[in-house]
Amino acid sequence: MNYRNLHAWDVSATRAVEIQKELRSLIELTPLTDVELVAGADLAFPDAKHGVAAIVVLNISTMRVVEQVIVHETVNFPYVPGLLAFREGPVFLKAWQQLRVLPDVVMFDGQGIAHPRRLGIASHMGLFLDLPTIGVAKSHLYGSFIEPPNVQGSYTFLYDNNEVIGAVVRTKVGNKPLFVSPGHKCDVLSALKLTLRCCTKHRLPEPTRLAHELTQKYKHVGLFG
DNA sequence: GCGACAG
DNA sequence: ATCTTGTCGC
Repeated sequence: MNYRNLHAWDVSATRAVEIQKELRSLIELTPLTDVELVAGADLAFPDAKHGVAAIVVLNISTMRVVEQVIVHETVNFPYVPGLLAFREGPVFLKAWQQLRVLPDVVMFDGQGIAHPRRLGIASHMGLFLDLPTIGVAKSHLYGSFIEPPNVQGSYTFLYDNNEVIGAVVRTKVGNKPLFVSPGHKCDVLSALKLTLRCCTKHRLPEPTRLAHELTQKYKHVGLFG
């Protein structure tokens, strides 16, 4: 699977929804194995027409940064709940091209299969990259659940009728839980396990948290700094 | 018709 | 996401 064969980004919202329906069957929910390099991606928007994307790669054993890249690009697609990949995907992929190492899995700031059409940004990008991906959202989009206990590491499952599509995880006491769901080539438990392993001392997992940190600095320095 | 709605 | 100061809590 290569992203060049999937579709173009410059499409209407209606077409975007059709594309998601066409791609959902391609998602593979297989267990995650032999993970060493974990990447985290995040986006920021300095103004209405530009987006900044950062990717930070960590060695899961040492939790040290192996590589990080950051790029900026003009954005056209507006933010529409359910169509996040069409707004952030292009900038993310530009950053991805700058990466020298190949991560074993990528964590995104958004949903995986916990999406109306099972194609959150993590799932969509997973197909483009043909790599395992995980969606780690800071808030709810789709699925039913009960609030997990206010205890570090506790979690409940996210359901779509009787199907488990993700987990609601309390990574930090007193804070809102995270909505974790597999994107591609990963299953719910693998996504849950890796996410908890990356949440060392903050609510967000290190990969995504560090990428966000980078993106914010870059945004304040300016597009040319 | 009404409420929900990743970033 | 972004605009923004002080402020409550561990």
